[in-house]
Amino acid sequence: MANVKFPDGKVREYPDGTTALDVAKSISNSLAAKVLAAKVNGEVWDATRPLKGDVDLNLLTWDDKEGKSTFWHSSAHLMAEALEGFFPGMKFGIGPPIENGFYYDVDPGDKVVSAEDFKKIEDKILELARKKEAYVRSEVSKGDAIKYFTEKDDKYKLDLIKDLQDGTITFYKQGEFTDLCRGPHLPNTGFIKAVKLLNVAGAYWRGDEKAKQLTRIYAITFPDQKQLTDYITLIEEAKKRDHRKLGRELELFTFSEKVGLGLPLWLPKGTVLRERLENFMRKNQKEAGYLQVVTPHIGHKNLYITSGHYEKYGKDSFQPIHTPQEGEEFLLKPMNCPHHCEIYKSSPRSYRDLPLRLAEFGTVYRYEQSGELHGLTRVRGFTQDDSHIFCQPDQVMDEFCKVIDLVMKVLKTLDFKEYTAQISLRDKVDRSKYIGSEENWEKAENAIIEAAAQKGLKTVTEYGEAAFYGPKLDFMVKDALGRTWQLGTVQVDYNLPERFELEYVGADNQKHTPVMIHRAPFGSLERFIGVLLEHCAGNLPLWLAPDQVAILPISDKHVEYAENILKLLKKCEIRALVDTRIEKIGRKIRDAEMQKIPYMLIIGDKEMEENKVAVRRHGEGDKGQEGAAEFVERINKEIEEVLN
RNA sequence: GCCAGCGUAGCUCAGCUGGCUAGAGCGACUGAUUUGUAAUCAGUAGGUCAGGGGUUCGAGUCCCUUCGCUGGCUCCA
Repeated sequence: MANVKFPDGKVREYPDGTTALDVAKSISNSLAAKVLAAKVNGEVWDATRPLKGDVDLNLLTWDDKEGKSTFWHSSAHLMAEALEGFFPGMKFGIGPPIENGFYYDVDPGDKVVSAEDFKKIEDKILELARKKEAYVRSEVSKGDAIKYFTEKDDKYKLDLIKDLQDGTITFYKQGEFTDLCRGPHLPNTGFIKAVKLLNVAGAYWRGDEKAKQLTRIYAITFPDQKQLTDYITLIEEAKKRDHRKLGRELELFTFSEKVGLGLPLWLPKGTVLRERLENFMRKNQKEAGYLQVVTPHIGHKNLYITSGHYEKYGKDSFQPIHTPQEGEEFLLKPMNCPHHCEIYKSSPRSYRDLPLRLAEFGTVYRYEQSGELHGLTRVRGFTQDDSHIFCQPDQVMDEFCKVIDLVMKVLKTLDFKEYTAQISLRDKVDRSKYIGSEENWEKAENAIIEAAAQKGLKTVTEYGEAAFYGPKLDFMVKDALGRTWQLGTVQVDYNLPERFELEYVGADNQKHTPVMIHRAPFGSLERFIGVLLEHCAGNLPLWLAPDQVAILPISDKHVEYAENILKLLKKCEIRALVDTRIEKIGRKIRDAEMQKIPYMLIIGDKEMEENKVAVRRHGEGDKGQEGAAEFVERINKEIEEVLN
């Protein structure tokens, strides 16, 4: 007999050899029908695998993250089986579950898998699913595993087996398809009721650019058709809030082939939006003791040799600009820090001057591979809300924490509730990518870890994500389609101050090297605006909207009064416009709604007589009449409440 | 950069397996309409079908190539 302990603490006895599925059945058949896998002593198992001894058992269903991944992992095997039917001799790489669905990397030989094949593959998957074939687990020796895949001539699986230890290798077989797999899997294929292949993409085997490129097929499955329909609707909704689409519709920015790829052109309305964000940051930085500076867009090659950028990225960046007479070389600046270091050096510094916080909305240019460019979120020219804080070593923690506060204020003000703070450290193995001493790196890494802990941030740690000169704390936010982007960033740097031979005179009258903190709460204005647009679906908050108020006179005779209201609003620094077209009011309202203008003021006879405005709020509708002065006061208050 | 797909008017899209002079809606422009909470009516202009080359009696449609866009991969100061 075996004691099974449930998550609620209850313990029940079962005979030896009982499976998780048996346990579920003993509770209720409806539960058993939903069980996809089980967590046994903290490890995810097949629900059909016999339990051994006393265990902690947690039955996993679609509502559990592990339940879903098991579901999708099993779906990947089923898709592989379907694919093999259509593409005999196809070789298989890996087929893992991901956040939304799963993929399988395959090598179709000289054939091509394209979206045209999706329908038949989907149909085949469902056909196979209906057979309710069991996923059968078997433990195999390394020798047998190699033998099987040698016969099948699948070099990718053999490559995987090579790194596995004998005695730990398992196969799973469903229907006619056997795969090397750790598991776990669904009891049978019948759970898979709906499937959609999403797209095909190239993917290098084992993520190595030099290795062969395989075909990655993305797909998603569900336990019922409705969930799939809902998912597709969700994707379509997400596409509507794509910032590239919104940028065009709201006339914020554009791109031109002639200007060059990845180089956004900001239209008047988009520029207003940028200015609002910049002013917001300026105000907060001024209060926090930052000093604004301006530096040029290019810098001498020697500057970047000193900083280390040239050696590290010289070949992979925009190539140098040569002066016609002197033969000097200048580079478009990829970062502002070298320039700021030179500002620091422009005058001798005392410990009394520190921390020195130099801030600049600095436009930088980075060469990105053409395939990487994406709307505003990945561009070749962008403006950072950059700053470099030069401080004494014992000021690092305090300064770092203040910066975290500023980043959090930005996220809070713009209503970003879901973000991740990522501690980006060096690669654990490959240290060749980084400059500076082991000692400095350790100091910097520890400073970040400690500051994040002190601020109570929820963090994830990623190795290999550090900048080449120092570790980072990156604030990651998702776009409409679930892609993660880095927005704000804070970095501790002991290296550049040494390279630039920065120093200050301490209280001890000795020379010391300052520590540098790089930080950009927005990250870049471009990416921030891109993600912000998707976050709010283009419904910008009142304080950021390029046009805050549209004044809509009902007919010609109301225009003069409307113009007076406009004057009043402009005097109060409210961004407003009058729609003087001879159109029905319904049309004017519709156009203003489509432009997502936060407030509309409808002006007709009634308003003129009573010296009022009829207020309509975007997305909400008619709010009734109000005096113009009261309206101004109210919306100014609305703005202040957000910004303070 | 790599793999796959896409590229028709300012925008969104029709144009079947090659066959008259390439269409529609929105937008723009002109005129009429003076209007009460999400589209007034009519007319006009607007296209080297991304660029180049080829196959064919004939190419928006088929092939090659360059550019751009999309989705991934790799990269990312």
